[in-house]
Parts: sequence; C-alpha cells; structure tokens
Amino acid sequence: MTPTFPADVTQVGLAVDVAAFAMHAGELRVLLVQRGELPHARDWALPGGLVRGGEELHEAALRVLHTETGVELEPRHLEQFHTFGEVGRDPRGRIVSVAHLAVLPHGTVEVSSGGHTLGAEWLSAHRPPPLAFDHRSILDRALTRLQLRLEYANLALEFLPDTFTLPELQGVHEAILDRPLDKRNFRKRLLAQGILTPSGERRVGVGRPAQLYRRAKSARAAAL
Amino acid sequence: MTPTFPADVTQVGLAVDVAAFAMHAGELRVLLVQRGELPHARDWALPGGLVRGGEELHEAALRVLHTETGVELEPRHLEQFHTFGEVGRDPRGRIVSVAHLAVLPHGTVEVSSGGHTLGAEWLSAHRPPPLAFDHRSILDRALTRLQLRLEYANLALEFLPDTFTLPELQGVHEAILDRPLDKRNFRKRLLAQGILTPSGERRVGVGRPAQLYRRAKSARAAAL
DNA sequence: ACAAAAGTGTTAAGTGTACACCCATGT
DNA sequence: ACATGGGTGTACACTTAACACTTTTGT
Repeated sequence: MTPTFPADVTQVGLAVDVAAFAMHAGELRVLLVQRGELPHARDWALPGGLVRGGEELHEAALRVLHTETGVELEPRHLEQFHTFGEVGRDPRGRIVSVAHLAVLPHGTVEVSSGGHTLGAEWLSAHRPPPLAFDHRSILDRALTRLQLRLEYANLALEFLPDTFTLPELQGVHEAILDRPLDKRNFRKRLLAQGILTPSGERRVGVGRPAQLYRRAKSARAAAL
Repeated sequence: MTPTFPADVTQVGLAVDVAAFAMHAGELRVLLVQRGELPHARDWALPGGLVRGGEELHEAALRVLHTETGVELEPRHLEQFHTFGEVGRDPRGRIVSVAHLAVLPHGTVEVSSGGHTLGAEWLSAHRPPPLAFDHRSILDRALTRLQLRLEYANLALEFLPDTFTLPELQGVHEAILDRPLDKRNFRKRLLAQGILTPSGERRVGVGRPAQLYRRAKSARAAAL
C-alpha cells in the first residue's frame, strides 16, 4: 500500500546516474565527467543529477546526459538497472539514485564540457580511473548488465551504424565481454539467429573485403 | 556526477513496495493488504510506504512489511528488482517506488491487520485480485524475477523449512513457474547441483515415505 | 608473391527433454 | 490386495566448444 500523506518523514533526494557506453578505438568506453565542485572535485564521475518534479526517470537521465556532456543524440538503448540508496553514499545528504544504462551508437564522439563540470570524456569502461562516490560499483553493475543484455537482447547492434561487417560486430562483443571469441562459432551463432540480412555491399579495407550486413526487420528480444 | 546542492527542483517522494511470496496449500501466494483509505479504498495492494531519512531501502521494506501485515519473520530473501517512477502512477503526487521481492519460509502464515489497512492476506500470486495503483505491473515483474532467480540462485529452498523432500521442492518450482515439471529430470538436475544432502530421515505420509534432504553447506549463486 | 583480413566445416562433449514402470508404505 | 505417492534409467535432439586452412583483395 503506497504512501500515507502527508509524509511524517524527512525527505529523501532522488537522482539518476547514467552509465553511457560506446565503442572507441576498438574498446568499450564509458562517458565520464570530471567534477568541478566539492566533494570529489577533479575526480571522474558518471553523469547524474536530481530528478525534477514532473519528470520521468528516463527523461531525467537524458537531460543530465545532455547538460553535463553535451551529447545530443538519443541513446539507442536506455534502461534503468539498479537503485543505489545506501545512507552514506553521498556526503551531502540522503540521495537515492536510480542508475541507468545507455548505449550510444559509434560516431557519437563529440562531447563538450557542460554545467559545472570541467569536461567530459570517453574512458575505458573495463579499466576506468578512480571514480567519485560509489560510482565504481554503479559502473561495475552496469557492465554486468550490459554483458547480460548481449545474449538476451541483441544490444551489440546498438553500438554500430546501420550497416556493419561481422568482424565489426564480433569486435563489439569482444569489447563488452573483455575476452576473445572464436570467429567461426560467433558467425554461426549470429547468422543462425536470423536477425541479420546481407546488404549486398562490401566494405573494402586492408585485406579481403567484408560483407556488409544490416539488422533484419524484426522485433527486439524480451526484457529481463 | 551526482546532485547539485541545494536542489533547484520540486521534491519527489521516495517509497518502497514489497512483493512478499510464500507457499500456501501448494500454491504460490503473495502477501496483500486491503487499503483502508482513499484512493483505492478497499482495493488490494502490495505493502508499501515512504522511506525515512536515515533508513536504508531494505530496512524500509522490512518495516512496512511488519507494520502493515504484522509479519515478524525476517524474509529469507530480500532484493530490490525495479524502480517504478512514472509520473502519474500515484494520484497523490510524485512518488517513486523501489519495488522489492521477498521470500518468506513456509510456516509464516499469521498475518494481522496493522496500520491503516483493513487487513492482510496471502492471495494467489498468479491469479491475484485487481490491485491498486500500478501494483499489478509491479507484481508481474516480481514474478518474472522470482522465476529467473529459481534457476540462478536456488531461491526455491527459501520457501521450505530446513528439511524437505524432493517432491516438496518440485512443488515449489512448479508453483513458481506455474507449470508441471518432469519428476525424473527435476531430481536429476537438482541432485547434480550437489546443493542437497540427504538427512537420513524420511517423511511418512500416505504413500511411500520420502527421503528428507537439507541444503548442503555451500555458498549461494551469483547475483544478476 | 606477399601481407592482411575475411570466410568456411567437422567433431566431440555436454545438456535438456521425453517417456513408463517398479517400490514402499498405510489401510 | 489395493491405493497412494516416491523413486528410478535410457535414448534422442540439440547446443556448445575446440580447432586450421583457403579465399579475396591491395601493394
């Protein structure tokens, strides 16, 4: 039975934090901001901020992403994955944060300092710098969820442009799982899922040109 | 980057709701309270309430469970699984609720009306009565999570007393999954996991007595 | 012709699933 | 002896993982 009104309790602040991922230089990167204020001034942190009164949680996530990093593009995937509410997690008071996982397509590189941060950068997701507050555990949990989503949904496609080659797709999987995969097994498995259609085009590069694929017109997989 | 202080925003209320499950009469039941106040007076709802300032989320979950249903016992399992924050979900204002999944052992039957509710009862989890607010979707999601946890962790054991028979354990699985399971395959799978040890005792009943088992001394499985 | 990256099949092991009869006890 | 529920094994389909060479292109 949800709340009694009016509240007989001290108020609790509600925030969102966003772990936004993208591929850069063949590596999985997470979008971090360098804090310009105490506490944790000059430390890296996930973009985040308080939720406004009439604002949906996912809207708040998009807003802080935009204002703190300048990222314009709609994420291809946005999903809350855990709520962090430990009493001592923020020295400024009782703040409960709904953590979100976002995936941005390759190409969304440009980030600009915004708000009261010193800057924003894409940094290694698996080997991040020290992070403010409890953001390291938020990031760790985001990575776990991202890895889980690779298998169920086909989240890897969201990291790539409309057309892509199988080696590129395999690279995304390897970057997310942080381990190498067998080429033949990977191709077999992906093609068997029937979610890819060859575009007919090929991508020329250093070696043999690769077939380009795009995602077949079909629905996405189930949620958790 | 977590919140800027002081907040330039309307405050948002933070609550917890609890979907507490137990077995009764061979059926999976969820603990519901009948609301005594508007809105949704006389409708069934999940136990829930506002989080207090210095209180951890799981503490709040235990508190509302206790005060609204009289359930004393510590749940064998307590886990947050999703945060429901849609703007219109509560007509009284902007309330964001962190939903929790709880498992109570068989035997925790007694519930008493508490607080401002008309009463509390264990009702069918798969075929619940109409629920207040968005509690039906919260319950549905709790069920999905519970089913998921059956495979990964061995959450079914938490529904049973210290010693139990394999048919009893299978009954818990079937009640949670809401479908029958093959006896031989079930036993094979469970015994292969090596998490059960025969207690030597047997339970006499109508037919052939069943071997009693208890959980082996070993750790629990990983989180999601 | 060489370097570089794409592409291609087979085998073995393990896992999941379907399925039917005998056993131990109480009445 | 019969009713009731407990306990047992095997065969097939499918999935997963390991493994090395050939093909296509540019230089």
